[in-house]
Amino acid sequence: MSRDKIIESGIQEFSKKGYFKGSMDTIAKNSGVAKGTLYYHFKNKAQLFETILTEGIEFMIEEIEKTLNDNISFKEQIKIIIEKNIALYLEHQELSRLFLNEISNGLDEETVTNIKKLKHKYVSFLTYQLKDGYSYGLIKKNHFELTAYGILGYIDSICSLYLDHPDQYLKEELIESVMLFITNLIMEE
Amino acid sequence: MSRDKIIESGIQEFSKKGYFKGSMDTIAKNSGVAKGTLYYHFKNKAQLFETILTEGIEFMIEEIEKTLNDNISFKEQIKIIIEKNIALYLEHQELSRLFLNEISNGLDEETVTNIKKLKHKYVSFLTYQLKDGYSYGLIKKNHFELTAYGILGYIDSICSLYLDHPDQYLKEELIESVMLFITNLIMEE
Amino acid sequence: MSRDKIIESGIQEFSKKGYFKGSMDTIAKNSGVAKGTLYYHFKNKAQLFETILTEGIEFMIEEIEKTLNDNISFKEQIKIIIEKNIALYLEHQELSRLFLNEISNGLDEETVTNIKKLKHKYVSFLTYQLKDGYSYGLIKKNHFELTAYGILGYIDSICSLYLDHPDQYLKEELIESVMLFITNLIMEE
Amino acid sequence: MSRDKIIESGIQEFSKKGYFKGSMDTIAKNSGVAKGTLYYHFKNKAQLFETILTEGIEFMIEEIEKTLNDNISFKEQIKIIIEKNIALYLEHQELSRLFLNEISNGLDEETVTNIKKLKHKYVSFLTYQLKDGYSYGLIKKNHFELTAYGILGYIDSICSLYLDHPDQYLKEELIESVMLFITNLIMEE
DNA sequence: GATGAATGAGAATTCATTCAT
DNA sequence: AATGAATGAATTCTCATTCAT
Repeated sequence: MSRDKIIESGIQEFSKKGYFKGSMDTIAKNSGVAKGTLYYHFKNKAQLFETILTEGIEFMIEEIEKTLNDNISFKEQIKIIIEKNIALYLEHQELSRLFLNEISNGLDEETVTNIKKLKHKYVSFLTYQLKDGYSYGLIKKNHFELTAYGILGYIDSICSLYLDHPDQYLKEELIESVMLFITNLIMEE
Repeated sequence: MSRDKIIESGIQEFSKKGYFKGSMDTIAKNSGVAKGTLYYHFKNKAQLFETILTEGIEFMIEEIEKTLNDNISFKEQIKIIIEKNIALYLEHQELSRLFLNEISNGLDEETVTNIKKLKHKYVSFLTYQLKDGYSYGLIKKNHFELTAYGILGYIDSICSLYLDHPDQYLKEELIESVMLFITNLIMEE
Repeated sequence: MSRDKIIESGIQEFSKKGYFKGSMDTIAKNSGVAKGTLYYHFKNKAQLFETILTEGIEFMIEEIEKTLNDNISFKEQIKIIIEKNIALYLEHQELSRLFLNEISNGLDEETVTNIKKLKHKYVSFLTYQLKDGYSYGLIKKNHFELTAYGILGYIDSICSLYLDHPDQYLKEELIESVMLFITNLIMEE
Repeated sequence: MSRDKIIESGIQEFSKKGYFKGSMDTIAKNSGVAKGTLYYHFKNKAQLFETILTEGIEFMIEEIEKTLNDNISFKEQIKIIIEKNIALYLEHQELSRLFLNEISNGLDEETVTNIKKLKHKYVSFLTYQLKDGYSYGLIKKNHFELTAYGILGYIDSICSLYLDHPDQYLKEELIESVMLFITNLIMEE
């Protein structure tokens, strides 16, 4: 269907060129539909972008939810979440970069607000895990939300480095690097 | 002098609107010079942007170097660096956002390469501190460069959050949050 | 149709002002379309120019082909070609000037190459006639291609003079002038 | 001296890029003087261009006058003039192309008029030779001025071809080609 | 004689968006 | 649902020219 093909091309285009440099023309061309069709399905560029982000993030959240498992230790749980996060970032670099980098600049208020809400929704998932761990006495007290945002920033930053120099690091080292930090939070039992 | 006024307006404009949405016209207008003057001093938009980043980062590196002090413990040293980093980020948000967010998308190769080099220069400063700490047996072995990039990503992320909701957090909490993370690296003596 | 109106205005503009001084703005204005429409139909200025030249030359070649007639003597044949050439030059001065004057300077390689190919195509038509005449023993041996280019240069030059001082010469004198030269090539039978 | 260096660079620049694409900036740079200096010596771009042409043509006319020699036959005389013309064209291609190609388009009236006068002055030299030859009964009656312009057009055209494909022709062939044409004018004695 | 920082009008080009079909 | 020709405001960049020193 047209709509799906547009979204597919949109992901490719926006992640390769960014929101501003990404062109509706190219998206139309690559999805094999006429330019007008883009505007049949989406009000404008910003809305197409938002749609891509929204659907993408929802997909990511679902993906992470699948990894959750009550029968393993908190430390394992966190590790699996980190792993999945990194895996998703590396697999869907484009989407992740779009999502994690503040694109607040230059976009209209409404779009920015919506994107921030999305980000919050995604982070709150991790925040919730941390709070949960604390409530069960599994981790030290900390500023949960701050920590969650920070961890995502950490992951973003090292994955980005990895993608620039894929031969200098191993994926395992990325996970290790994050875990080395987080374990400090884990209560010794 | 014209050049300085242009750089000043450039920082304002690029940090408010981002590289792509930032307009040379507006920069000219706000610096009170004619459009042509921009191109007298800078080859093109990308070069003006690069200049702003370069001079900004060099200023930041100098600022951080000033805080170094041999007579204090490693932990104190790291804390001061973190503090200074956060302070610089918050004071020069515009510049920091420009610098830390990957703008790789859509910029020409050369500019991207130069910006990456700048980032590396900045990060390598922290990398060096970590290596040094390790060589003196003060911190655990870790992937120094990865860690350095990660910490900056962490700082970037939480400062960004703070700036969006300045009333929900205290600056001290930002520092604490990073330190809580890092202390795990510090060897217990 | 837009495309045709643009080409029409393009011919006017480029022949009045030349390629570099000719302005896309003016072409748009005179063809009654919006500026963007120019770029909808043509990639850029060079391509519009090339199109005008290509279509123009093709028209000219067709026109000359129409004049060919197997049932007349070689000398008559050549004369008719010369006449037609001069007539076309004078009728479509604009196009001819554009085409014959080397505009090699300052245009990008690709465009220059294409224009040279066009010129070659046009000249090769005359070259072919000369070779044919020689193979039938009708004209003296000569460097056919050189001669063909030369004759066109001759025609270009005298037509140009005529257009500057239309009252000082008669069209017949132009034809005579060229023929006086060419008859030397014709074998006396 | 500044003035001379400017003219030298001007010739290079204008012949490489043409009048419109040739830039005052580049001329200044290559002559090692400041931009303002150009305007100290020449009123504007057009006047610098005109000066270059004027001085260049005067040089060429002088060069050709040197070759004249009363003691040789008319045919030899013409041949020497042709040779010298071709030699000058090939040696000073840049200047010749500038001079021979109508650049009437886009230049202001005054400049165009002056360039046409220059061209006339140059051609009239050849016109005079033809008239002289006729008055001595050495050549057939013809439209002397038209012929003179035509011959120059012929030379221009074949030299241009030669310069594009220097390996396909010999300089001697160029001369031959013109002479084959002209000999028809020469009276058999 | 010479400089070079500054100018500003004008150029080509881009691109999200519209709308009649 | 879909098209694609057409738009026009906005953008970057060029360059001959000026003028205070």
